[in-house]
Amino acid sequence: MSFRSISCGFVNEDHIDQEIEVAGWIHRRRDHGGVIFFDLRDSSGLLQVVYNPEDNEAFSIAEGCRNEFVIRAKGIVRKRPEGTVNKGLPTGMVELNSSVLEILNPSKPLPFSLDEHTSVGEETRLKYRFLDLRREEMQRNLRLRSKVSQEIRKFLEKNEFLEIETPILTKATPEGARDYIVPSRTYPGSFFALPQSPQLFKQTLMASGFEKYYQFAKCFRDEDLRADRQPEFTQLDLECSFVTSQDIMDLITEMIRKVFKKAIDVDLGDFPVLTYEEAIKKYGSDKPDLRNPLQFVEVKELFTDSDFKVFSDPANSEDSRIAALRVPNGEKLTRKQIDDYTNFVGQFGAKGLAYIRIIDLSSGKEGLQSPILKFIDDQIIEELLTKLECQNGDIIFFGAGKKNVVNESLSSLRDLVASDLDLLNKDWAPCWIVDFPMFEYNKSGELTPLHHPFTSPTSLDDIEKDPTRTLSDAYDVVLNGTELGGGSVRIHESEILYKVLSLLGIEQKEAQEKFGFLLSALEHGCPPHAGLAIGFDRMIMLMTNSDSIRDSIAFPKTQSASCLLTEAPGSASIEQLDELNISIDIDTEEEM
RNA sequence: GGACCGGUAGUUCAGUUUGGUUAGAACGCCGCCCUGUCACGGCGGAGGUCGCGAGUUCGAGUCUCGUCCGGUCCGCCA
Repeated sequence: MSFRSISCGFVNEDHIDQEIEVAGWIHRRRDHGGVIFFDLRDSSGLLQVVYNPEDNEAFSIAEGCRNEFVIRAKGIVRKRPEGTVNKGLPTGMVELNSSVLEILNPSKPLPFSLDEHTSVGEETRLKYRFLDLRREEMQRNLRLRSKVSQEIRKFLEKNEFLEIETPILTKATPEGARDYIVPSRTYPGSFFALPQSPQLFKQTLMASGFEKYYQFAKCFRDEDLRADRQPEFTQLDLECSFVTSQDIMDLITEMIRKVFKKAIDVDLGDFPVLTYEEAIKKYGSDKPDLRNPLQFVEVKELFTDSDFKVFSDPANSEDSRIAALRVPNGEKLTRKQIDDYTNFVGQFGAKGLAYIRIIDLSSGKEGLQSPILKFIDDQIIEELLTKLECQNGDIIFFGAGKKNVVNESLSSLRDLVASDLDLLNKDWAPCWIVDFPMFEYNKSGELTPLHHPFTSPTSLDDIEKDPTRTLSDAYDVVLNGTELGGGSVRIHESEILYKVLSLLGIEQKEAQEKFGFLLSALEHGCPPHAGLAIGFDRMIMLMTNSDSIRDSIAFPKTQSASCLLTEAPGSASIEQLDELNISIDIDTEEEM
């Protein structure tokens, strides 16, 4: 005895004249007075169910049914009458002529329509997430997510990886982000931290001799959200012993290619490898979108003797650059669009946006149009046009100033212009970025790791003289301008780790307190090892062509890190707080 | 912490620039009609704390200030 004999989507011409029983939701109901149609939906698809007045009990129940009622219908499968076949439905050749109808559960009218023709606001979707997830798009996304994780598991199991879980209640690690903390009842005043990633545990597992580990790991970072950032997210985390960075890159390239092929039938092709330096030089970004053909050209050397201070100052400054971005057919951009772009780059600290429109090269300077022309020598303009290989109809944008400002503003502009002018020349463009600097100075002038402090340097030669020149044995995998994941060869010798930590201002004592267990593990026969983590939610976001990571997560949080469905976070009772020796001190009268 | 966009019927949105009679549309909902539709159709109807709070004004959806919520981005975060 079961609810149904077959799922809706599987009914076809083979079942004609057979009696079947189906169950599902009334996706849509069409009542013609004398005949009633339901599109019955279950997880397999839609099936048209027909009620005729001759079956008068079923018919009268059908009259009372509404959209999203959960029903069970029994009847005979019929070939649809001539001219009523629905080619848009996989089951459109047939229909269920139902004589028995049972309402399993009625439904109130829905707060929003589930059909693909109406859009719904984010707030409403999240509040009624259980309904939002019924929509086809979300069903598709989460099914794909499951499929992808299955393919990844299959691939890694075949390659002899072991899936090992690591704790959620753990200790704060030095990874840079703010921790979520959980009070300990048994140790009053002490706290667990939720892991920002299982980094230390997976390295420890290498010391334990597992050699190949992976896990779909929940990670937690209490930082502000973005379209591609949630406070709680999933990483495909893995680590291997006795491998080089090349081994990991080869493995992951193969894995990602296989998964894309199997899950969405996409051939990703080659994963070109760019050095960090190259990526910054050509694209101003360490996660360049290689679907976009535009590249930066460094034109600093043309302006060292110029009178145009906006360009000559950066041209003569070590930590500055002048990058030109030639946009074919960009001349048609309106003044308004250029003004918008100017505001756009302003967000990243650029003071303005210089440009030259190339209208007609044959008329020399007269054929150009730009507010900066009058400040630049004709000869320099000539050299510039030649160097950039300008064509009629181009527009050239310039970024001049501090390297990081130019890189951030012009690379963002590069993305925006490509999207406005529809310049992307392929659907998928993966790449690896390698040879990252080990360290950089943050705004407070402190040395910080670009990756994390457990990353191995490629050489120790300059590390004390000029740490910023030291490269790390790290690699990021980038897809369509999104950082999909990254990893590195780890430091497996404690002396080297101590050296790196001390450069970062972390002394032995502090290191011992914070992650003594890892240092101890390294000192008891830990093999060389390397690994990587992939942002799984982001990967699904890309594969489903979604604009936000929220659409690849069943129950995501809002930008202010709340859950509109459960109304989390909520308050704790006085009893709970007492038990944890916690008192709340919020100045509720603040506004007074 | 900051910038910007939005919040009006169950939903999506118009109305806000230029304050003025009874705040509209579509879809949904309810009722009636309809035997071949498939985003069925026809007729009729109900449905509003214009996010919230102050202020300006004879009068506020519309103007001002504050505040809350959703979103995009900067800072933050690998």
